[in-house]
Amino acid sequence: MLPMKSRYALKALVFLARHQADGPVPVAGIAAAEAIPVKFLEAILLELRNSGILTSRRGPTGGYQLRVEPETVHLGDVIRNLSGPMAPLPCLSKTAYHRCTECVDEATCAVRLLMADVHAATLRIVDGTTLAQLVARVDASAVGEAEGQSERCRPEQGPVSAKLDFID
Amino acid sequence: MLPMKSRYALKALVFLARHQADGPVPVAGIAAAEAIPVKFLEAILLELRNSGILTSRRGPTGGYQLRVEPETVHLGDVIRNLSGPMAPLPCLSKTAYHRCTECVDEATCAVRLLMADVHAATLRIVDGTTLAQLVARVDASAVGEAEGQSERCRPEQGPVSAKLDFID
DNA sequence: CCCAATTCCTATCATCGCGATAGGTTTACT
DNA sequence: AGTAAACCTATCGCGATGATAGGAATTGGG
Repeated sequence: MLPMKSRYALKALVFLARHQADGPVPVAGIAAAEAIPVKFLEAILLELRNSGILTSRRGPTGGYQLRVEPETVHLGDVIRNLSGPMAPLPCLSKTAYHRCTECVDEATCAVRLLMADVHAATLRIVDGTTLAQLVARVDASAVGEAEGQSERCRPEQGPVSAKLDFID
Repeated sequence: MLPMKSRYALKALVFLARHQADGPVPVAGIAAAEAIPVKFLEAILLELRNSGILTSRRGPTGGYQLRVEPETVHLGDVIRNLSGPMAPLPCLSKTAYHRCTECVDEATCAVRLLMADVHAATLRIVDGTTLAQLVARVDASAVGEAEGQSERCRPEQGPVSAKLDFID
C-alpha cells in the first residue's frame, strides 16, 4: 500500500502544478480542495520544501509553490523522499540496503530473484514518470473517458497470453 | 515490503518443489533448511494446504507435499492467499475494492492513474511466473553466476534513456 | 506599527498490522 | 502403546503509520 503521506504529496503536487500561475497557494487551500487533513499536509509540504521541489513564503499572501518545472519532478523521488525506499525486500534497496535476516544465501534467493523484477518494473514507472506527464495523463484520461481510448502502460505488448487481465 | 509470511511461503514452496520426489517433508525440516521460525512456518503451510496447493499427512513419516505441479502454481496467488491483495491502493483491488476515503474523484485521480500502472506491472510479473519457472531461474542464475550472463527482465528493452538504472 | 495570516517546529497520541510464541489436541505410523 | 507429526486457538510485543495539539517565527496589509 502506498502510504497516505505519498498519496497526499502526489495530489498536492498535481494541484500545485495546475496552479503554477497563481503564485503561492496556502496549505489550507490545497487541503480543502483535495480533502487532506490540514496539519498533516502542512508537514508533508514542509518536507517537500526541504527536499527542494517547493518554495514557500510566510505571512499573508504566503503559501507553497513549485520551485522547479513539473517536467523535472520524478515521481519516484517524491515517494522516496516522503516514505523511504520502495524496495519490496531490504536486500533490494541501494540506499538502505540491509541483508534479509531470514535469507540463508542471498545469491541463490528465489524471493529476491522474483522481487527484483517487480522492483525494477515499479521503478521504471515511478521514476520514468514526471509530474508534468502525470498531469497530462489525467487530462488525457478525462477526455478519452467519452471515447473509450484509455490505452496505456503497454509499450509493445507482444503476444500476451490472452487471459492476462490479472486481479488484485 | 513483501510480508515475511509471503517470503517464507515462497521459500518453502521452492524447497518443496525441489524435494517433490522425497514424499512428505516435515515442517521442522523446511524450517531448519530455510531458517524460518518453526511455529510460524507451521501456520503458513497450513494455510497453503487449505488453499489447495499443498497436501499433508499426519503422524510419523508425515509432512507437507505439493498437491499440484509446480508449473501450475502462480506466485501471485500464493502471495494473495497469505498476505491479501497487493494493490497499492484500495481502489485498485478487484476482490477487496474499497473507495479511497481521501479521494475526491476517483475518475480523475492522478495517484490512481499512476499506481494502476505499477500494479499492472507487478501483477504481470508475479502472476506470470510459476513456481516451476522460479526454480528454473534460480538454477539458471546460479550457473550464469560464473559467466556473467544474468540478464533478465528486459524483454525487448528498446532505446532506454541510458541513465535508467534506478535505485531504491 | 500592529494585526492577522501563514509557514514552521516539536511533541504526543491512538491504533493497527505484523511477526512471533505458547500450549495444547488430534491423527497415524511403527 | 508410544511417539512424531499435523492441526488449532489464543495471545503478545513492537513499531510504523496517520493524525492532532499547541505553539513560535515570519511577513504582508491596514
